[in-house]
Amino acid sequence: MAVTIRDVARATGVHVSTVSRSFSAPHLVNPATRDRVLAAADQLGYRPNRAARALTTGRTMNLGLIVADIANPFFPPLIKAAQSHARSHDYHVFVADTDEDPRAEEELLRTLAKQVDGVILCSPRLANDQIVRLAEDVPFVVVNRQVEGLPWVLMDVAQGAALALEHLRGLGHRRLAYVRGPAGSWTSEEMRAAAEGVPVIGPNQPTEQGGIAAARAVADSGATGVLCYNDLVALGLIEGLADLGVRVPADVSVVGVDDILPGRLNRPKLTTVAMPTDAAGRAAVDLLLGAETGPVKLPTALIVRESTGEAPR
Amino acid sequence: MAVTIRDVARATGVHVSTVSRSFSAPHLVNPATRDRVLAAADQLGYRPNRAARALTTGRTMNLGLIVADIANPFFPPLIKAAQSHARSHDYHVFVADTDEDPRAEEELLRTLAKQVDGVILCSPRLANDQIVRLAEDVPFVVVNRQVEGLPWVLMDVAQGAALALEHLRGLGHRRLAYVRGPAGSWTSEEMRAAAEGVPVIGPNQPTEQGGIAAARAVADSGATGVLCYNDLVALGLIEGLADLGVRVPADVSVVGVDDILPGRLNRPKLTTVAMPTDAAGRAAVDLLLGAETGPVKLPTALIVRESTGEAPR
DNA sequence: AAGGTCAATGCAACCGTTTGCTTTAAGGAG
DNA sequence: CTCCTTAAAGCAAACGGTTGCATTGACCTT
Repeated sequence: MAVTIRDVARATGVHVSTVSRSFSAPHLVNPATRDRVLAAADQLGYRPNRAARALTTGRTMNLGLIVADIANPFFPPLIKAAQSHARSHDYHVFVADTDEDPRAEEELLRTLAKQVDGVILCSPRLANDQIVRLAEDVPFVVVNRQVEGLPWVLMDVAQGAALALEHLRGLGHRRLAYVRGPAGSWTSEEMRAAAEGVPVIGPNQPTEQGGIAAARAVADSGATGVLCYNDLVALGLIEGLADLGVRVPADVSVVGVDDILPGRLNRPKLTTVAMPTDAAGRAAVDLLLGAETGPVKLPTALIVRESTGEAPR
Repeated sequence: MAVTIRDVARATGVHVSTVSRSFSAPHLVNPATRDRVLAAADQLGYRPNRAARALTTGRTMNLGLIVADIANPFFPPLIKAAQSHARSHDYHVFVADTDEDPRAEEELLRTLAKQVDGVILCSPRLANDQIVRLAEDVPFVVVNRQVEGLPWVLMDVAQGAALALEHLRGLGHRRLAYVRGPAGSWTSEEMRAAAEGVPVIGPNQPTEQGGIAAARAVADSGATGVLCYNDLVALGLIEGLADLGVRVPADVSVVGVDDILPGRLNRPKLTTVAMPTDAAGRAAVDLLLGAETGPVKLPTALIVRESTGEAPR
């Protein structure tokens, strides 16, 4: 049915191995011959069969990318960057979604392990030791978590948190608060550590609802400068504060994290810590492909918009 | 290195073919034998090698999913649904991004064609006849476009547009307008056809900028009920109208399409036509896997929020 | 008791490429 | 002119499964 290496060999009058080498080891074949082979291949529309190639070489030229939730707006830019970068190296990318379920994550890793040359695991929900164990089966890069013994790519949220707090202090805020994320979130712990001495409110769901629910506690705390676990929480919080008659940024300044919203969509536009998702996607691929080694820590950036302002006097 | 079917055969004391059949044709092997095989396989951690299987059967158990832009918030829910549904049938999904470039789309299709059992092509940028030609190489499902001779999945945006206009008319609006999308957009044409007799404004970029740019024309038109090509345009329009001193919904009611925004993020919350992206993703997979036949047209739903209200008197 | 059926399993070819080894022939050294 | 080296190409064995066909018994039938 499909055009194989044999068809090309027949058309050119050479042996299949010569055709094979014309593609995968060009220096081993006479330039003139190679040109004839390539011309015939092109003319017949030959495309090497990746499955067959994978069988002999053991390399599939595929990567796996596992995220907790594809629809979470934080991930698509990362997926896009990773996919595009991988493709430029002739790799295809399987994208899989665990639905935030650690068991699904594990099963997925097991299934994928033998079918790909490497896996990018984003914001894993699995415990560290489990990850390390699974990493025996296949090269691994972890994004958004530091795992001993594995290469990882980190977006430096601690530094981002520090930036945000500095920004708030610079605006004269003296009473700060950190509205944290869910229990067990590695990122939330990082931020908390960076916000040393700042009162913590929560744990909270990493959603708008979580932010709304935290509004009362924030208002009661008397804080005027608030850092939130992520943008969704920040938006919920602003919403909840509004319901309590607290204005943002006049009464309270709020900073989010992730920059998942196109700037103009919301009122007030959110001051937030932008994550280098594109760079992270590319770095993860580079790590898998061996173009880079060792862990990567990428800087975040504070984007000041309208949800932060001078502290009220 | 890896555990193969032969290892399992040796461990069980049967021939490889029996092991193979224990997995792919269980009814052909004695239940007792099969149990022993399965137990040994499980114990050894055997996972069938998909590349090898693909080589003999010609089925890769992979699907390709091609979208114009992964980061466009319209797509991730569809990707998620398709991926999840495919996985429940033991298929893996390559996700690829064309960056809105028809040439990239074509090359991608060519490359992917031989490596997958089917391709889902979302909102293609390629011309119809090109698509039909490429479809000779691999089963194909087109989402968001009607292509003669190919199975397609459509989200019935025409019906959604009708719903929206009906809603506006029901609120007493007599002067309507349709803020259309870019030239050449199939979807935009569908909506325009559904909005027969309604003045058209544009073409416009399918972005917030496009909406902002259209504000003046909308205000000048005297329309009080406006249907927009998508949510981004609607948001831009609201923004642009605000700058002109026109209030939404007090002076003008605005309806978007896509429902890409979590409900509460924006003010006013947008009335919009929600697209059945999940269903579309699943349907596309079903079509490829033969679980369903013929074209699928999925209903859309109007979600009334705060950007529409009674016509001003 | 002989012949037939059928379930269960074994056998071996095949899928499309890669790759270590062998063969061929041409060119250079002595 | 013979021998050696080497570039180029051919040969054939993998890779890990699947599957049509052959073999083997056990169980029926009559």
